[in-house]
Amino acid sequence: MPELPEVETVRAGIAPHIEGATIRGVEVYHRQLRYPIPEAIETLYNATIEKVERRAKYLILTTTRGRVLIHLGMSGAIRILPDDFEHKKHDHFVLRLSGNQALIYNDPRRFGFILLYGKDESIPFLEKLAPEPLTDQFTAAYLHPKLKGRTRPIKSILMDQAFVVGAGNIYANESLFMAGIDPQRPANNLSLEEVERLVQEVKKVLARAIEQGGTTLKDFTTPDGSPGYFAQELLVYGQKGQPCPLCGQEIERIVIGNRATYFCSQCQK
DNA sequence: ATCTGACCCTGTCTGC
DNA sequence: TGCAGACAGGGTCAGA
Repeated sequence: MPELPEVETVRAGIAPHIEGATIRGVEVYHRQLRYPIPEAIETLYNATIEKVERRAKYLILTTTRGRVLIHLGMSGAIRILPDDFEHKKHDHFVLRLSGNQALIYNDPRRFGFILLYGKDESIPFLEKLAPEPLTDQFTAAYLHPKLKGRTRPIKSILMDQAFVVGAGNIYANESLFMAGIDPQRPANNLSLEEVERLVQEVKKVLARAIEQGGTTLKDFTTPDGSPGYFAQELLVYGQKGQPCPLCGQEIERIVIGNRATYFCSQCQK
């Protein structure tokens, strides 16, 4: 489910409700996510949530008793509800908060995870990440040299969090279409000018998707339960057999790195 | 060092 | 209607 725009939508949705709240209860209903929820998570009892941040596709809750790292995986979702909320299937983790609120982590496929780190402890998951795409650090001058010697398809590079952060399968497909670049191209044969185009389109696509509250394909909802509206603007993702919005040729579906890849062979060279 | 493919798990949809 | 198989927004790891 969640790529950068969806995670950012979640962050923006939950932050105003839980920043400043105190944790009055920690409930684990299914510990076994991608990594087990640590037993020490219970030490958050009586901690206060100071801030909610996002880095790449990770959420970081900084509390007075350590930092909670949350990754939503493919199907993770967070909702903030009144204390007497109705439990749903796959609600694995609940924080009871002051103000009669609850933060609920739901994840059918359990590819996500929740881990706990000390205030000054380093978080290995965050250390090898590339720059945020929506900052000035993500430029062609940064990316182009990194592609030297890389023969992998450019689409695999776009989805590799060591090169660019936050673009998953949907936005990698859309960005490559917007930039007019064939997703199968070996990364090292993109010209500087092409990388410049790609960088700009990645920024535009992600920024636009954040404005729209992310992409709801089937089950993604913002924390208040409303869908993201970017799905209506998808030009190639999931459009196999449909006419290309630019030239009318059929959108093709191929597989790159085990992931569905949609593109127009006429417009993307 | 780099790249590919298998794998983690559940739900939904398609075609027989 | 039932069932098998394909597929799904992510990331890690072993092996080539």
